[in-house]
Amino acid sequence: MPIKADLDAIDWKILRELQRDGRMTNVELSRRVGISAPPCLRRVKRLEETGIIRGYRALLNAPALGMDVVAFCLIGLHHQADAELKAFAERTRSWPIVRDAWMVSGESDFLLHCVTRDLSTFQSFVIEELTSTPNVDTVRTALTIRQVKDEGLVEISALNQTQ
Amino acid sequence: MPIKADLDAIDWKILRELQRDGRMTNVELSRRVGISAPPCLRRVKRLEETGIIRGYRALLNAPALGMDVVAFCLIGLHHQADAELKAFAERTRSWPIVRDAWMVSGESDFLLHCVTRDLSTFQSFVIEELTSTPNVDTVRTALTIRQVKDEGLVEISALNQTQ
DNA sequence: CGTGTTTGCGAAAGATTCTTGCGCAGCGGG
DNA sequence: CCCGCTGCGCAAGAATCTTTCGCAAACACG
Repeated sequence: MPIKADLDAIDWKILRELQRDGRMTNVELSRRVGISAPPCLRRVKRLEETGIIRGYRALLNAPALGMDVVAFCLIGLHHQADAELKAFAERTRSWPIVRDAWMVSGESDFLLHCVTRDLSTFQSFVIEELTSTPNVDTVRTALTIRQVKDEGLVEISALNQTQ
Repeated sequence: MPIKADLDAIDWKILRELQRDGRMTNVELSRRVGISAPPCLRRVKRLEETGIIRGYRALLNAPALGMDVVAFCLIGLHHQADAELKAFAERTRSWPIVRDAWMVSGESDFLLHCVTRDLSTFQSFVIEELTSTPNVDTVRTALTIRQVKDEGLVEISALNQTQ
């Protein structure tokens, strides 16, 4: 899976542009990276097929859609055997409130990124779902005030583009 | 900003589809939501112009691009006056390692989502940048083992689509 | 009830983009 | 030197995008 594909400067430019605007037309993309459309499309498809581009996603405005609460939950389990970790991971997938989740090492075992309509919905989730889930030991929550940075997942620097 | 736009069932379907595949053609999208292409395109543009769709982004495979470490940092500051919060928020934007960041309430003041090439790069960042930043009190880190869930930001349920 | 307004759908057509096939140039190995 | 490999770009047909326009349904109002 972690295939360190060898990408040239043009590939890095493509990734940077598509990370900023994933719906750009191939013609526009080809102009920005400095090649013609057909080889540009071939490169994009290759990046998609090799899994370097995992997909494309529209970014939505949660408050405008009536989702006013974004919060993170740090979960500590009583037992961290493989079966228990998998069981909790599976459970996170069944909670629509949890938008993405990570298994982590450190003081906690899981980090949950939650989005809900309002505070009482979130509180109900924590009390009635999270803390009452078997094997859950500690639940620490952090309500977000606002997002202060939002770049794509991967940094694409001038260094990458020229090496 | 939090304009609770009134969306009908078709709008919700559009949001769901574009959150799953933001690069879908308008013709394909119109087929999936059950209307013809022109009104579908008008709806998408309206969603973009009203800010409900904030943009589109390619999702990249970080390990395949040589970024093997994903971690979260919980930052506590000594002083939480408005000026200090803004100063730290601004500083997070200058760190390329920090991909997105949230101001939070709870035990910590900021949550940082970090992606680096390797562990030593991350450790250097924590020691040489984070802990040595003025006004930083506590730094707790959580190294991710793996992502166990990755949906879009907003839940789009059957309930939304029919109301 | 009738009329005017508003709203949104869908057909049609031209412009743009996508996609494929093919020829050509640069490069490294035999 | 020649050959195979790789990747670019031109060209052409297919698909899509985008605008324009007519139409029908919903609604307000007299």
